[in-house]
Amino acid sequence: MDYIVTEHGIKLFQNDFDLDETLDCGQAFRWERAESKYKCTYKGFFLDRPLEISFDGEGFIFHNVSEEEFLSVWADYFDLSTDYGLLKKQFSGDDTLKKACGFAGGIRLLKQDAWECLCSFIISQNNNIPRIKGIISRLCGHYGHFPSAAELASETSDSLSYLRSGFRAKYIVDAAQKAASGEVNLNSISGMDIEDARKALMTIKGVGPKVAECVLLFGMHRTEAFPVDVWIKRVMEQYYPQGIPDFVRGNEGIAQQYLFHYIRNLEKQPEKGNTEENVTK
DNA sequence: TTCCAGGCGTATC
DNA sequence: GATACGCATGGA
Repeated sequence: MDYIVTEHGIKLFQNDFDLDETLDCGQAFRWERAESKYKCTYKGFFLDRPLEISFDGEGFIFHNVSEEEFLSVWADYFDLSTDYGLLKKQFSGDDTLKKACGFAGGIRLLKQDAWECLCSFIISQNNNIPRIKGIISRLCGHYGHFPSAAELASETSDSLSYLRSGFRAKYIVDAAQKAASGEVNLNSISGMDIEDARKALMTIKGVGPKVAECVLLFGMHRTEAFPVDVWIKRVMEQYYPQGIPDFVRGNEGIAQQYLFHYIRNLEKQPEKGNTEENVTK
C-alpha cells in the first residue's frame, strides 16, 4: 500500500480506483458527492464512522484520518489488499468483460456492513437508486445513525411510514426481528457454504435470490456471489447465453460490477445506429 | 397519462 | 416448477 501521512490526513496513491465509479455505482447508498476545492470529494459512512475522501488528481485524501484508523478501517473497507489490476487482466480474456473493465475500471468492491446491506437491498427491490438513497437517508436521519436490527425490531410498517418505502416497510421489520432475535445470524451466515447462506437469508420476508446475492457480495464480501437483476439479465441474454466464462470463477461478483455499470451506461447513452431515435414519426 | 425502477410474495396451473 | 400479477412511491 502506497500512502503518506500528512497534516490533513492520509494520502493514498492507488491504481484501479475511481470515487464516482466506486461510491456512486449502486453498491452503497450512503455516499454523497460534495463540493470542494478538489477534483472530486465524497462524504459518507462505514457503520457510524464518517469519512470525507477526495481525489486531487494524483492521490486519494482521507481527511482527518489517522494512520491507525486508515489501516484498521478504511484500507479494509475499500478492499485495498485486492489487486484489481490483476483481476481486470484476467477478465480481459473475454471481449465483453474487457470492454466493461475499460469503461469503468475504477470500480472497487466495498466491504460493507452485513446488516446495513441487508436493509438497503430489501429497500432496493423494484425501486430506483435515487429513491433508495432517499429512503435510507430518512431512516438514518430519524435515528441519527443507521439503526441496528434491535432498534428496528420494535418498529411496525405504520411507524416506518415516514420512510415512504411502500410495501417494503414490513420486510424491513421482519428482517430486523429475525436478525435481532438471532433467528437469522448474519455473522454465522457469512461463513456458511454459499447455498446454505442463500437459503438462510431467504427465510426473511422480502429477501429473494437477488437481495440474498447482494447481501452476500456487498455485505459479506463473498466475491463468488452473482446478483442477477434486470440489467444483468440483459447482459446474460445478450452476451453470455452459455454463462459467464470459467476463468472468472470465484470473482463473479466483481465481474458483475463492471458489467452492471457498462450495460447501464450503454443503454443510457446508446451508440449511434443502435437506437430507435430515427424511426418514422 | 403511462411507464418504470439493482424483486418478491402469492395464486394458479 | 413455471408463469402471471399486484405492490407503494415518485421521477421521467
